[in-house]
Amino acid sequence: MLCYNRVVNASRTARERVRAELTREITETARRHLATSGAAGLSLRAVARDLGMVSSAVYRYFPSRDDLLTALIIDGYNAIGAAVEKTDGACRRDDHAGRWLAGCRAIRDWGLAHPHEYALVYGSPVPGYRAPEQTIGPASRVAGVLGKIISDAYASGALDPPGFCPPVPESFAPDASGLRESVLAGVPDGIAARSLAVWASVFGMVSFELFGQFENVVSDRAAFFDHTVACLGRLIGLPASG
Amino acid sequence: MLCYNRVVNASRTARERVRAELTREITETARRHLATSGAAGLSLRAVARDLGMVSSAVYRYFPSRDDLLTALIIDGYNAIGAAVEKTDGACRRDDHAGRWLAGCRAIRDWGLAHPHEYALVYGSPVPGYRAPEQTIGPASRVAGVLGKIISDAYASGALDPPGFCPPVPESFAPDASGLRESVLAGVPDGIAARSLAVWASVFGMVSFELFGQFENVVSDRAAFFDHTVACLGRLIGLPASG
DNA sequence: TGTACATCAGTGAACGCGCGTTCACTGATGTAC
DNA sequence: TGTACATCAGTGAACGCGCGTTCACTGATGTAC
Repeated sequence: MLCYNRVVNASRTARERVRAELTREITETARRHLATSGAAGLSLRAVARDLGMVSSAVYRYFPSRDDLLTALIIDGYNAIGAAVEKTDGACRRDDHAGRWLAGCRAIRDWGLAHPHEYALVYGSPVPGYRAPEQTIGPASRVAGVLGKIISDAYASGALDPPGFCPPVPESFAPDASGLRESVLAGVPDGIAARSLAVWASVFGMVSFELFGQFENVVSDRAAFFDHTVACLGRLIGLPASG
Repeated sequence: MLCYNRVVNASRTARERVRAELTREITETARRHLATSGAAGLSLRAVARDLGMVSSAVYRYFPSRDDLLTALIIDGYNAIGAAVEKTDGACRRDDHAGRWLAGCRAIRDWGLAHPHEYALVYGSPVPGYRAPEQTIGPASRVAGVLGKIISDAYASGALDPPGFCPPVPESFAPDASGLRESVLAGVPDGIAARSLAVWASVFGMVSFELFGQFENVVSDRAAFFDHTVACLGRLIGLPASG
């Protein structure tokens, strides 16, 4: 009986393995197509052609073009999330400034290496496409890492924020509570607000670089990014890097 | 002879007025279409259909789809530039903090009012489209206003930047020179670097809001934006608003 | 182990649609004398 | 002011293309007894 079940499971996973492999090949090909056609122009038929399949065969794997897009978005969030997590994991836990710089660099590096996937997840939304709820989890991985760095620093008393910011608006209180429950455990409202601002700023920097706004304006973008990230870190109260 | 010329000019401008009017109607319709189809999906035929023209007639006004896109991009930059300029113009010249807040709000307000045009100019680039040089001038109008606010504040001695930022990387020196010649007259390297960072941060905030990253995270986005802009202003050394 | 049946992947044709761009053309409007 | 001519806007048909999705089908692979 046990042996019998094992046979059943083995063959089932054999079939499923082939299926998983082809699913992976489809998303991988679609990812490559993002570079030339963009998300809006992503074509099921073109992907199928590239794989030597007939277009209708793709429907065995993804019920529609939008589901393929969803898979790409989830993959994208997971990829950048994993990259940032891995980078942070390699840092000394108590070197908060170092973790902050490394984490932000990991965001930029991933963006530079995968500009079209970056645009897919952090760029303008695809018209007519509405991201389903499944994307929320993967989408918050990067914020999770940055938030952990900040809350770790706060918990260990290493945070020394400048006093020059105006008081946080009252309407932000519930948002701050939500953030404490998710990615910024134990952090006061003022730090939570600034963390959020700085989080948006870091992605603003990367987006401006990738989307061409720094053309003819900033030449050594890596050095400028590091400098900006250090300034933004000081704004939350992180110590100088070293 | 003079009279004759006047007749010629009058009739020429009559014809040209009709032409200008239809050109305007085409771009206006195309602008509306951005909302439903996005830049990548913008269709000359659909625009023509909406105007009751045959599709080939549009070619009398724009030699190709990409030229229509270029017109929309230039219009977009000019529209947001004019909005920010107008807002700044209504402020007391020496109220630098007030001008800063008002200018940033104008950016956000315009983005909220014209999300698809905002995405066209500040979002992910359209695949296969390369913006021509004509877009550079209009693109820098907003930066011009923000830069003027900062350089005015610096010139009047109203700038008191915090000392906690690391030294600016040497490689930034030529960029700072360039900025002084265009939008940040007379400002030292350190302020120029921070201005650029803050400029990207402000757009990062607006983009995150418009592109959905603040969904379920920030509820009162206007108040949060004001607070962030104030913090960023302090980072360049602008006084507290009042 | 062998056999009848069920599941599933992939095929190929079709539906109905939209796209950018070209081209020879018709009329209307403007120009030159 | 009138007339011959040139310019220009708009037409309608066509070219050649690609798209998402459906559907009845063929074979191969896996399942149950």
